[in-house]
Amino acid sequence: MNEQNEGLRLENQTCFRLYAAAREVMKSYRPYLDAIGLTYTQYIVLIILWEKRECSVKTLGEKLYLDSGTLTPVLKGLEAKGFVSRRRSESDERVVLVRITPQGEALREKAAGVPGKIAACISLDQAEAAELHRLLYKLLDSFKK
Amino acid sequence: MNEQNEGLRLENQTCFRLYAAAREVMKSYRPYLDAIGLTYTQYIVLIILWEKRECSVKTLGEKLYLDSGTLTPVLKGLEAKGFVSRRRSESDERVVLVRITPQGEALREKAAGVPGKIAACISLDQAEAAELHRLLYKLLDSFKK
DNA sequence: AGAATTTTAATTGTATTCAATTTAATTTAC
DNA sequence: GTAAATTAAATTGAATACAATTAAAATTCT
Repeated sequence: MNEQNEGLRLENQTCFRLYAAAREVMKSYRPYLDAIGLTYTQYIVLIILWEKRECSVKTLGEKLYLDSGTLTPVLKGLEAKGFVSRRRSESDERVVLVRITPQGEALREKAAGVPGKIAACISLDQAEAAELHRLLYKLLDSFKK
Repeated sequence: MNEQNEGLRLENQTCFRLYAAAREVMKSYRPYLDAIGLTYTQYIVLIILWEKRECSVKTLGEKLYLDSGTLTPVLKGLEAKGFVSRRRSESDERVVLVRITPQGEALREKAAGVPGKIAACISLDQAEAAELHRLLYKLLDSFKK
């Protein structure tokens, strides 16, 4: 098999492993997020809002690497459940500000145990997890803008 | 901020970086795959078939970490484009065998340059890429079965 | 000021992804 | 040998993702 075809083998494709690993990890979230009535996308939106309280759709998108095409329906879902409110900014009517509600704030405690449970599912030791964290940061950073 | 909340911060979540990095990398495939008329999912199915020529849906699913709910429509799409054929196994009628066609085989040459182009987009050096490859293998492996 | 450009969300359409169910075929147990 | 259990795909339904377009508001340029 020549070099060209060697690159086309699945075992050699880090991108494929990234894609597959990401989906497997997402799947492992489901039981814990189901228990608190959230999808993964809703969960990461709330992670931002638990810290920042209020945030524009644009800023959410930058932090989560998602666009309004994905976020708008997710935010509507969170609003329908009463976990966030949405309103136009007074100073710039183009901007929609998303704010955590008291009910959304209350979810924070229930979610606090999730990261630990996921970490327990993952087979990497501390040093490996830290290195993966660093490598993914470097990879992600290169895609910014 | 206490330890519980520290775990809930986005910057500390390797899972989020994995999820975001995987999507960014997938996006970088698009121009190259668009040029040969494939989606990423179709592309990875063909990667298997370029090597194995014929494969059951079940085996494809095990290799790609996908189930028939995802694969069936993708395989129908590839069949509609003439890149694969599908038939029931004679020895076990439950099994659907997917086979590469000559047109599908012909795509292999066009796809041969894709991995190199993606690698060029990625900001990791050789050693880092190898380490990421290894860590993702370990992570993925722990989800098998 | 007023036109052209840019920015921000929402909308639309396509393709995934996955859980849950269904159907048909095969294997296992009794 | 047949009923029960298992297996492999397909189907259905919900939730993402993302490109492309649209609409409204703000900014820039002259």
